[in-house]
Amino acid sequence: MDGDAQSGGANALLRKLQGLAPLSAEDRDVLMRALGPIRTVEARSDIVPEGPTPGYCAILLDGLACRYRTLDDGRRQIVLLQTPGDVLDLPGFLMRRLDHAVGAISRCRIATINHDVLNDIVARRPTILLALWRDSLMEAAVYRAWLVNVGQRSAYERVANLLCELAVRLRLVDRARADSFDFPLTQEELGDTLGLSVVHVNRVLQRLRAEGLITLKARRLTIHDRDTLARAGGFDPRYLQA
Amino acid sequence: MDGDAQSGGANALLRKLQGLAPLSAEDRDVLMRALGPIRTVEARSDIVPEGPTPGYCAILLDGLACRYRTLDDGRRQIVLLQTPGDVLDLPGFLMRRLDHAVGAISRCRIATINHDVLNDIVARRPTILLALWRDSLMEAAVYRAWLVNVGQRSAYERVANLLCELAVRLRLVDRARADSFDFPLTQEELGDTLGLSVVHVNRVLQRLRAEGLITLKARRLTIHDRDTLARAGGFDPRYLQA
DNA sequence: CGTAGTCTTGACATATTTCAATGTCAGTGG
DNA sequence: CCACTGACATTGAAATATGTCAAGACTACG
Repeated sequence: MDGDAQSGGANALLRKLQGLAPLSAEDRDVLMRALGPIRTVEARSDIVPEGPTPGYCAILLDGLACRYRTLDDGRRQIVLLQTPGDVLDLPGFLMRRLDHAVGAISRCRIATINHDVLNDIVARRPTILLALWRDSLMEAAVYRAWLVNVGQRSAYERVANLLCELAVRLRLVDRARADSFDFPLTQEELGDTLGLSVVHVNRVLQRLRAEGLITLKARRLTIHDRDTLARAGGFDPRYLQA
Repeated sequence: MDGDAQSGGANALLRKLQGLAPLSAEDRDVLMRALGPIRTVEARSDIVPEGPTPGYCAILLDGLACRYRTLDDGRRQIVLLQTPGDVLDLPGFLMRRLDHAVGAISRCRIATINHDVLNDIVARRPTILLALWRDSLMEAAVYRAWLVNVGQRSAYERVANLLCELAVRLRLVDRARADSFDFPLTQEELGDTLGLSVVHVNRVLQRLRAEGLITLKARRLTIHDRDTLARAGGFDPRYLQA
């Protein structure tokens, strides 16, 4: 425990849900009061394990997290990156078990909300329910975009595309200046999200740097030419809009 | 128009939703009466176009359909296969625009339900809403599984995995005998769903045949050794269970 | 100052794609 | 009834993107 939900990050949740359905003042109030104590999770550790679900949901207030699945032989696929405001295990609220784990990429601040509290909210506050349902559908849209990325695009395109998506999503929750943001992902993690080897990710990044499209240094990414990068990755941000 | 919702296929919808939440007799009744007239769509034509959403949802009663996205240069990714009982454009009900199109793989029977009717149902029948929300989450689970498949597995594993998934999903809606079912997918379409070239899909299928794992002839697939195929594809069906 | 994690580089191996030709089969129209 | 057509499947050879292996360099941190 190291803070309470009123501080900074919780607004990311409100902001996000508000973009998905018109929350009333009371809706917002109910949500804020439902949030439990906040904990901090270190980078590279698990936030939610795979398997049977615990009795609460975790909400990311600050930091970068990911959903991932590991195969028996050690191969790993990161299937989604999560930004502040995301509910990390909404599936766990409605389904019996989770088919993947959620891990912290950077140090993360996490709030929780008990399932029974959430149940209550969802029963009484249709607008909040609508926002959460829509959120599930937005997440699905990101999965589809990633499937297109990994299934059809070259390594170079994939990396470019992912960087564009991250930039947009982080801007949406105020975690990015115009074209520069913290980038805690290891090249290995990038490979795991794009279905590429570390070595190849490295070479692609070099190329993007050589072309003057990006700077990536000391865990901070700057995009120098947004349009060119978007074209390079065939990135079309419309799927990120409600 | 060529039938009414009472005939065969509509039960696939009920069966499916019933597996996701305990529908009452009245729930089921409300649903059945909400379904509009049925139309048939020819194989290889679009059921729902990409872009702004129409005022209704399409429900697949019979046949095989897919969500797909086409890139400017013609590359195409099929991001989901849909089986009878699936709502083909639930996202269209809650979101302004669709980021992908829905097409028919085989000839399909489609029922529709108007958005305002659905709105009404969802407002009055919390169990139905729950089932639909869960359905969205199940769909997301399939996306994740596919992402793992395309991102981490070899061509051979991918094909094996997909065949296993299809078998399970078709059995769930009674469209497959124990290990044999109609398989209307072209090798090109298989490639588009797995991120592989037609030629390579062909070679992998040959291999699966040579190994005695499957027979695929005249648009019908038979799986001879379920366990071995599942092992070959690293297939774990748990993500398909509610 | 050493250590561990990460990044970078080069050489080499290989899975998969591309290209292009051929084969098969069902349907169609003369 | 047969020839023709178009969609789909199959095959081989060559090209290439990406992976693997292995070593060295950087950086952060204790």
